[in-house]
Amino acid sequence: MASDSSDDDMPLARPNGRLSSSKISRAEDIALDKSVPKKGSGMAGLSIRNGPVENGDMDLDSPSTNGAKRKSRVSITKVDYNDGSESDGEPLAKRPRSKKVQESDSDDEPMVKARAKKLPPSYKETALPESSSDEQPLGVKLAKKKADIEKKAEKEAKVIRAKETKAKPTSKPTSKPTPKKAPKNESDDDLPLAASKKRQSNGSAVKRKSTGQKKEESDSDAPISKKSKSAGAPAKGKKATPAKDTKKAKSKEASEEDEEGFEWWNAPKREDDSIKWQNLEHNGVLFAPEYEPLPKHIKMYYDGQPVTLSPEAEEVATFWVAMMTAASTHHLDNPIFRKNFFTDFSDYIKKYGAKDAKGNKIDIKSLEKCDFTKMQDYWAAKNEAKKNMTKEEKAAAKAEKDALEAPYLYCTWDGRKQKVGNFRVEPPSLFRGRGEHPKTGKVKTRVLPEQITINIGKSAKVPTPPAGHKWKAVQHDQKATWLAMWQENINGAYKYVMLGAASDVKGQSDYKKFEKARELKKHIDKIRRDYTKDLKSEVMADRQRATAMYLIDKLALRAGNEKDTENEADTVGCCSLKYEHISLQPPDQVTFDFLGKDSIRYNETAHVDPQVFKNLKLFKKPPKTDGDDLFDRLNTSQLNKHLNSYMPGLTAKVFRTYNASYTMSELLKELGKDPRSRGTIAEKVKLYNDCNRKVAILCNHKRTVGAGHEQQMQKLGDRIKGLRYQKWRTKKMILDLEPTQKKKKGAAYFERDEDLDDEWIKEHQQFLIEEQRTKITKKFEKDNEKLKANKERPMPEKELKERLQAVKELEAKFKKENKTGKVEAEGRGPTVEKFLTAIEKIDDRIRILETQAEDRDGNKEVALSTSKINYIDPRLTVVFSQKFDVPIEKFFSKTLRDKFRWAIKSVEDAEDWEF
DNA sequence: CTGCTCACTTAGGAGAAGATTT
DNA sequence: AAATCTTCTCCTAAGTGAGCAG
Repeated sequence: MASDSSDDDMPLARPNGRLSSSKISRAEDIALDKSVPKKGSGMAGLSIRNGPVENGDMDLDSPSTNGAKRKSRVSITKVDYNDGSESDGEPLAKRPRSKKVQESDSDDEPMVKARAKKLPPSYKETALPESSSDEQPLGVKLAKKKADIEKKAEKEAKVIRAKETKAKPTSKPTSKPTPKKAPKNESDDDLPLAASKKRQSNGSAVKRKSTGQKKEESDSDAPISKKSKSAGAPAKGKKATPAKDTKKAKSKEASEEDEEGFEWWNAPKREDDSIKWQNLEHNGVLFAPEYEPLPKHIKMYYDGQPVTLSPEAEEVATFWVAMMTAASTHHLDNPIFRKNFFTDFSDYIKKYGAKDAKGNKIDIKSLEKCDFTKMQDYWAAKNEAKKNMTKEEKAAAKAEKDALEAPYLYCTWDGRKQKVGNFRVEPPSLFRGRGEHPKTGKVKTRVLPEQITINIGKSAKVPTPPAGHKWKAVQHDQKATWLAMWQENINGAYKYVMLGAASDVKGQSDYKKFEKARELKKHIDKIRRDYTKDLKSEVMADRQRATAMYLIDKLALRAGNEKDTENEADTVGCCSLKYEHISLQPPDQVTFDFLGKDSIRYNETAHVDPQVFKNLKLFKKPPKTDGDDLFDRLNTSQLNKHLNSYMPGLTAKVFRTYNASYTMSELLKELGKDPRSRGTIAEKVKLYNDCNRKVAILCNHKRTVGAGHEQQMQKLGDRIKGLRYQKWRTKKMILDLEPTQKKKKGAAYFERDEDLDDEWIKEHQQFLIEEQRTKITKKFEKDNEKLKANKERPMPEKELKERLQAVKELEAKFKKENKTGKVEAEGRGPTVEKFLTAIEKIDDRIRILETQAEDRDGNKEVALSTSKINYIDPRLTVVFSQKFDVPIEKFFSKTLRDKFRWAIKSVEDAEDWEF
């Protein structure tokens, strides 16, 4: 077709694989409209695969990754369709690691953890009333809500702009040539802090506080928030300024301990924030302890024979042993892990030696013949001993540890004491790459001072390296925030020692991140309008970009940089989606099924704009096939460059922050309408968490559901069922007292719940009987102990028998009940009223348990923490907490409160702060 | 551009610490 | 007091994106 004709001029984003033509002719476009082609092989319908891909082996090592090369894009022309993946549907969060697992059902548990399997009839069937929750197409469901939210966003954007124009004539030019670094800075201008830039000195006054409130000019350097609210009234300050000032003053000199000191968010912004510090002092890093060889008699056995490993090899063996002993041992079953480990282990043995009992060199040829159990026992015994230490010993150990790390805990950053994050050098171990990482299981070697670069103030004392060693380098880069750095041996990735999350620098950049996201509010409508238009562009690159933006915006996908497929797990983000990752179901549904960051599976079906649907079809047009890039003329830097033209500093990732925070903000607003928002603290917390959960789902933050989950649910379900049984019995007792109640209340009231069938009841009764029996027996024994302790004569067995009589009675009672279908009133002075209140109590308990169960199940594979920590503007939470009168501790743990100190302080009392 | 280096944020799981139940 | 479950902290892998040289 005509199309191919011009494949030229446009620069290609993707060097390999089958490409789309660079232009889309009108005719083609129209054709696409009508045709309902079923192009390429199995495109429609079900999502393809779940499985494997993976092509030959991946050996070949070569450096790569974080530090190293990224590239990739080799089109795998391998049509590896089959994989009888029945896949789908399952909640499965991650792809099982290898083909083998695929058939999962059988029982290869270790690797995949139970979760993958089909669940046994869950507690739901047995107990819970079933909460609306789970209909599948979550994406579909969320879509509508999102649409509303977006509409709102658009309106708001207009309002913001309107205000702004009024306030200041020439508002920011949207584009501007963007002189290299300029862009980035510029944006900050409204950031209080530090806003960057040099340039901006010019008068164009850049103020404009974010949420458009009336601004008093002073703003430009206004720090933040505080002012924003309190609008007119200077009232704001609660503990007000004076207090602050003193505090600040104090902090100046007493920089020592007042960690709470400096409130940078109230300080004037700095002009150049590329310089991160003027002076920086710290004590370097804490190295992992030396390896201590095992006692001579603890050995590995090979093929039944004891082996004396050289210390170097032995250390590597202990890495393995440590993992055998650990709680989760699944890595050890992973063939890639095993193979990589063994390759490295063999190398160590070759290099450093291993001898048999007679001192002869011995060849270790197979991991299967290596028997580490003796070492494992030793290790376990040691752990046990540690656990059994006395209180004093434990305290002493802790004191020693504390003393050891004390020097590294804090650094001094421009005179202020700041917490350091990871001052400990990563100890040697086996590399635990996630997903199908080709290098997982390799030995991550010990880091020597010679590999470490120190970054420190010029005038500061350089930490002394361990005796006999020296640092790789010492530098004084004021534009870097790290204190020490090295490269790891597996991938050449850079590792940095940086400040902790509670530090000022990290707080500042967190703050900036959210302000940037808020700034996007002002542009979002235009951006959306533009990409909607570009969905029809005849320039393929533009159309792809628009389509990608659509996905990033609506589905919160990550940008999707290229990766080095040889040396890293095969995962994708938006721009790196491949042909096989989406399937289209006319008229407008798209199913995504791919592994994202950390090999977490993204498997959602969404309704999309018809034009998007059409485009995706176009991007999958033959001859494209499995392994080819969906967006072959787009990459993240092009995308980001485009975004940057709307707003300095705008990148794909900002959308995730924006959408998460904005969504949270809208959801929380809606809560005001829920009556429960006036309920108990627990209820309010639950409501908040429900919102949080929606955001987490949007971002696809998952976690592995623990092995015990199903069981726990079962247990909870049983408890609930038991309560309902008790409730029914109580009702029956009412009848026992006043048969006339049957008419009054209606027969239905006294019906037994259907699921409480005879069989279950018998079982449950048996359980209750057992329970009582053990209770009584225990009590008896305990009483006897007591007597003995008091030197009194213990009660005879007979006493126990007598006491157990109650159990017999219970049994008899149940029997009778089962036979007659009646229940005798229990308790002293039973009255109908008493029973009624008892029933209410039971109902309450049931309700509590039910929400608990619901909650737990809803949470089973969703991780709330990631969004809370990284995506939801903490000020939203603070405001919510104030407005609804829930202590902030309910939402933020101690460390989170430290991390978000800036947020807590800057909007306190600001119930009207808005994202 | 491309390819590479480097810095910094985001992410889930392991393990420790607490809380609750037995 | 031990066992078990929950929550929090630590750990470090895996992303994003800037900037530079060719």
